[in-house]
Amino acid sequence: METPIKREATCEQELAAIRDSLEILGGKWKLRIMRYLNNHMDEKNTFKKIQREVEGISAKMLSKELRELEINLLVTRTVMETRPITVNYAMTEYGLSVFPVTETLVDWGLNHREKIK
Amino acid sequence: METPIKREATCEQELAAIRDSLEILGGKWKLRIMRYLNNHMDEKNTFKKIQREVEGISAKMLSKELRELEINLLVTRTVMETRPITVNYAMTEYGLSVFPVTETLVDWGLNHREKIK
DNA sequence: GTAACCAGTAACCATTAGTTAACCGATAAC
DNA sequence: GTTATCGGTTAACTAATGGTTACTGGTTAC
Repeated sequence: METPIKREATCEQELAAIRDSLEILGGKWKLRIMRYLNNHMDEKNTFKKIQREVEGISAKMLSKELRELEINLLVTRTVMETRPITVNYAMTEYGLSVFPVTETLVDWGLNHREKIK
Repeated sequence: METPIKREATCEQELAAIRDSLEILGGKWKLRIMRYLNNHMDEKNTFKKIQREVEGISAKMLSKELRELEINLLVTRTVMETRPITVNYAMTEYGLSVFPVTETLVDWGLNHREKIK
């Protein structure tokens, strides 16, 4: 995991950066999948296992989202020569850079739930 | 701005927290609007000014997103008795709690742009 | 032999998200 | 009197998201 470099940016550049981030990480599922993989890096994470634990996601969506994360080099896909064949998904080194994003969203969500209670 | 409290949570609770956050902050525009307001807290931020500076947003979307942010107590809407009438949008104290989220997304987006270059 | 598990894909449909353009009434500037 | 600005709304549309069901083909457990 690279150490984040503090940058100077104009408001315009900041808003463009948020747009860029959301293009890759936005939507209902990607950050949840990333968080799940982050929390289970020491295990094999098969398609079915991810689907069971990322609650509510359909096979179709999971398949699509994993493919997009793979294209953006955030996760790897490895076919395992087990019987029956399983497929292992894992975070890449680069995928780890998403951790602070999910972390702030977890914190905000937990805090918000407290607040509206 | 409340100081964030570190919490213990299971993976399941974390994923639910991300879902909650995205329900309120998700989509193409909300976090960009929040960031813009955060960067311009010392000014009056009228509808048209926000629309000019949050590049690409239509009046319809801005109107809808601001209404939803207002409902969730993240921004306030104040009609100003100027001629012509203007409307001022401002972050609430609670809205400030979103800052860490936009900050990590700005950092990630800037870093990502460097990386793919 | 039959049922279930694995990792998906394909087809179809419904809902949601977001865009574009026109328009509103009030006021002010030329 | 015409045009521009303010803060939006409305309608019509497309694109993206997401659900459901059925299906693949090989393997293993009953």
